[in-house]
Amino acid sequence: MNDTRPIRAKSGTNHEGTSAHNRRVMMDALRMNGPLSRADLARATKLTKQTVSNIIDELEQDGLVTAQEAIRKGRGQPSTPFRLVPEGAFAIGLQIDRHVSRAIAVDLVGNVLTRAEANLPPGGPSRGAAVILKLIDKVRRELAGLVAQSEGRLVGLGAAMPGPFGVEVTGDDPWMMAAWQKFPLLETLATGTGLGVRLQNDAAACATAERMVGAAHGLDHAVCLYLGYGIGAGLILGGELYSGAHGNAGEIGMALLSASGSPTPLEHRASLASLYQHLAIDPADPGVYAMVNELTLNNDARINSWIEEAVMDLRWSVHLIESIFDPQTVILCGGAPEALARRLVEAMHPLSPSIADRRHRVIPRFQLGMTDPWAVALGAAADPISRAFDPSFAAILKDSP
Amino acid sequence: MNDTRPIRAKSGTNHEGTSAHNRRVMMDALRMNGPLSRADLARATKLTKQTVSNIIDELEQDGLVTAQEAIRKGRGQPSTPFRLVPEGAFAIGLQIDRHVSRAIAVDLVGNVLTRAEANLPPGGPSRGAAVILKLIDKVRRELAGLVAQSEGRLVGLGAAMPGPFGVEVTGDDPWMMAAWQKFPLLETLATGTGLGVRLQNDAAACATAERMVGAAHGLDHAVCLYLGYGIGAGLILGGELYSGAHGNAGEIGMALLSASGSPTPLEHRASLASLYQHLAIDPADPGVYAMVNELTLNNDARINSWIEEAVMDLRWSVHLIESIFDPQTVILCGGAPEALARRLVEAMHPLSPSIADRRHRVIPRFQLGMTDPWAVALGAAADPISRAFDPSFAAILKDSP
DNA sequence: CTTATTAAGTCAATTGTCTTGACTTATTTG
DNA sequence: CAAATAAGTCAAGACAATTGACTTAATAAG
Repeated sequence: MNDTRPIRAKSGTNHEGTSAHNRRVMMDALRMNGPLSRADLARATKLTKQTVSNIIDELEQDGLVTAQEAIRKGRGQPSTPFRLVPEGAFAIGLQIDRHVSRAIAVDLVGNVLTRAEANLPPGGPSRGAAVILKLIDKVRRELAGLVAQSEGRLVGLGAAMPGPFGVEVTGDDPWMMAAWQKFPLLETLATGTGLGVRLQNDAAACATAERMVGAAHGLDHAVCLYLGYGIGAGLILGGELYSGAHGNAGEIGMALLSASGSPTPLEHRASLASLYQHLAIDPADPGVYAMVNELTLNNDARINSWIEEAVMDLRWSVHLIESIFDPQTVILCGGAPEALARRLVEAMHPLSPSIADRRHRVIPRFQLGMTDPWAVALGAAADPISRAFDPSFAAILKDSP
Repeated sequence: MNDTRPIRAKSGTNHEGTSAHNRRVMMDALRMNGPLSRADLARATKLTKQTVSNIIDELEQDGLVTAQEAIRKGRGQPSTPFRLVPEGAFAIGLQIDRHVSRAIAVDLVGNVLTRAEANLPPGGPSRGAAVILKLIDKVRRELAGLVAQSEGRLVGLGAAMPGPFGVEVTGDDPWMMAAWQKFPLLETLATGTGLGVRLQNDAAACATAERMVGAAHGLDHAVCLYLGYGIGAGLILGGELYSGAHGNAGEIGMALLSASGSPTPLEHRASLASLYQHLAIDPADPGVYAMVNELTLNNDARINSWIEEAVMDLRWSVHLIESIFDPQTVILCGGAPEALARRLVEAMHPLSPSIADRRHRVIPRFQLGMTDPWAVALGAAADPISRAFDPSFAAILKDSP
C-alpha cells in the first residue's frame, strides 16, 4: 500500500481558534451595532460577562476598542459602552483599472485617510508595475505622516482588478489586461511592499466596500451589480464574500442574453463599454466620466436611448440574480458616473416580478450603492480589514495563517 | 436612551464548540479519504496525535468509528486505520412530490436501508399529511426491524419538496402545491414523528445527495442542475449547501431566456413538464417515467426533437452557472428518467465555451449525476446526517442547537 | 543476529480559554 | 434609607488541546 496520495481534510481548531473567533465576534458586534457595553456584548454573543470582560480588556490594550462615558439607563450600575477605535488598524487598497490605478488608505472602520491615482503607461505591467509600487508607497507615506505608528497597524494590502482570472484573454485587448493576467502581481506587490496581499475582481471589491460601509452593511445575503467598463456581480453569501473555485464567481457579464440564435453576452449591452460605443467616444479619454455625467444631467438623447436599452438588460440581470441567489437585496454599485447610476436605478422601476416580491419586505429589492470612482479601491482596502477582524469559518481553523 | 432595538451579533464559541468541530473534522476526513490512522488524521487536521487519539476513542465509544486491522507500511509501528461505522447513525428522508411521496432510511455513510412510496391523494395536505406520516412510520419501523437500536441513532428527518418557498403560487396549480406551501409541514412532521425536521427544495436535496455519495463527493464548489418536473439548481458553495436568504437560492427555472421580447422562463422549455406537454401525455400518470425511458431508448422522434430544443437551453444554463458560480463542476441530476438524462448529457457536447474551459482541468465541466427517482429522498435523508456530522461554521457557534 | 532507525501511539503534566458562583459597585425605586 | 436591579470583578474550577518523554512494533543496516 504505497499511500502517497494526499489526504484531504478540513483543519481542526484549538483554544486559540476559539479565542480568535470570539475577539472577531466582539469587533463585529461593535461594527454592526455601534457602541455596546460588556453586558450587551455578553448577551449578544452568548458568552459570559467574564469572558467578554477579558476579551474587551485585551482589545483595549491592543488599541482596537475604547471605553466611552458611562451611561445611566435605569436601575443598576451604569454601563460602559465600548466602540471601535478607527486608528486601531489600517489597510491599503489598490485598484488596477484599464488605464488608471488608484491607491487608498483606510482605517478600521472604513474612513478614507488618503488616496492617490496615477495613469498607467501603455504596455501593461512591464512599465505599470513600477508606477503602481510608487503609488502605493506614496499613499503609505502620506498615511504615516497623518497617523503616528500607522505602519505597525497596517494589516495588509488589497488589490482589485477586472476579472476573470486564469483564463486566456481572447479577442481584442486594448488595455493589455492579458499581460496583467499573466504578470505575477501578487508576488511583485508582496515583495515590493512587504505586506500581505490578496487579489479580487472589481465587482467583489465593490461588494466588500458595500458590506463594510455601504448598503450591504449588516446583511448576510446581498449581491452587488457592478457596472463598470464591463459588468459583474460581487457576492455576499452567508455573511462572507463568495469567490467561487477560482476567484471568478459573479462574472455575470459573460451570461448570454438568449439561449438560441446569436447569443450576446450581457456585457456587450449593459456596460460602460457599450455606452462608449453607443456614444462613439474614446473610453481611454480621462474626461469620459465627467462627460457622461454631464450628458446625463443634460438629458442627452443618446444617453437616454442607451439607458432605455440597458435597463431592459439590467432588469433581466436583477431578476436572474434574485432567482438564483435569493438575496436580501441587489445593489447597483461601482464605476458608473453618479448621475447615470441614479438615472438607471430610477429607470429600472418597475422591476420584473420575481421571487423577491415578498409581502413583508423592508429592504428594497434593488437600490443604489456607492457611486464613486474610488469604490473599488475602497473595497480592495476593506478586504484586508475584513480578513483580519471579521468572524469567519476560516479564521477559526488552524491552517488559516 | 431607550435601547430596545435588538442587538445583532454572531455568537461566540467555547471549548465545546472546538471539540464538536474537531469531532466533525475527523468524521469528515474519514468520509472523504476512507480509513485513516490516528497519525494520518493528526497530520491532515493539524491537530496533535494525542488530541486525535482522545477524539477517536470517544467516537469509537459512541459507535461512530471502528478500528480495522493494523497495516504494516514500512518502518515503525504499524498503523491502525479507523473507518466510519455505517450503523453509527441513521436518518429518514422524505420527498413530497406532486403526486407521490417517498420515504427512505439511510445510514451514516449513505447506504439505503429501506424505502417506501405512496401516492398522494388529491386535495393537498388536508389528506396528504396523514399519508406522509404513515409512510414515514412504515420506513421507520422497517428500519427498526433491520437494525437493533436504530431509533436511538436517528439523527433527524429531512424533507424535500418543490420550491420556491414563501411565495404566492400564481397561475395553474394542479397539484395543490400552493396548499402545501401554506401547510405547517415542519410542525406537523415534528410533532408527528418526534424528530428534528428540516425542509429544502428538491434541487438542494439532490445536491446534498451528490455531495454525500455522488459526483460532488469531496468537492467544495459544485452546482447540481436538477431536471425534474421543473428545473432548479442545488448549490454547494464553499463546502456547504447554500440556500439563500429565504431558502430559495438556485431557482434557475425562473431565469428568463431572453432579456427582451416575450421573456420565457427556462422552466417552460427545459423541464419534464415541457417534455410531457411536447409528448401530449399526462404527467400524473404513474407510468410516465417508464414510458419516457422506453421512448428514449427507442429513439423516438418526438423525444429527439425535444432533446434538441432542450439541449440548447441546458447549454445556456450550464454556461450561466459556470459564469456566475465558477464551480468545479456542474452535475445533471434528479428526476429525469435515466435514458433521457444520459442522452441529454451526451447531446450537450460540445458545451458552450466559457470561463470554465481551463487548461489543466481534471473534473469534467458537466457530468451525469444520480438518475434515480429516489435521489431527492436520498438527499433529504442526507441532510440531517450532514448537519449532525459535517464540519460547518454554524456547528462551532454557541447558538446552533 | 543485533542494533539503529523510524513511525504509531500512550502517559502524565501543563497550558490556554471559557465558565461558575459569589461578591462589589453604582444607580433607581419605593 | 432600604430594597431592587444591573454592570462588572474576583478567584476557583472545568474542559480540551498541547507538550515532551516514553513505549511499542516494525524495517533497514551492519
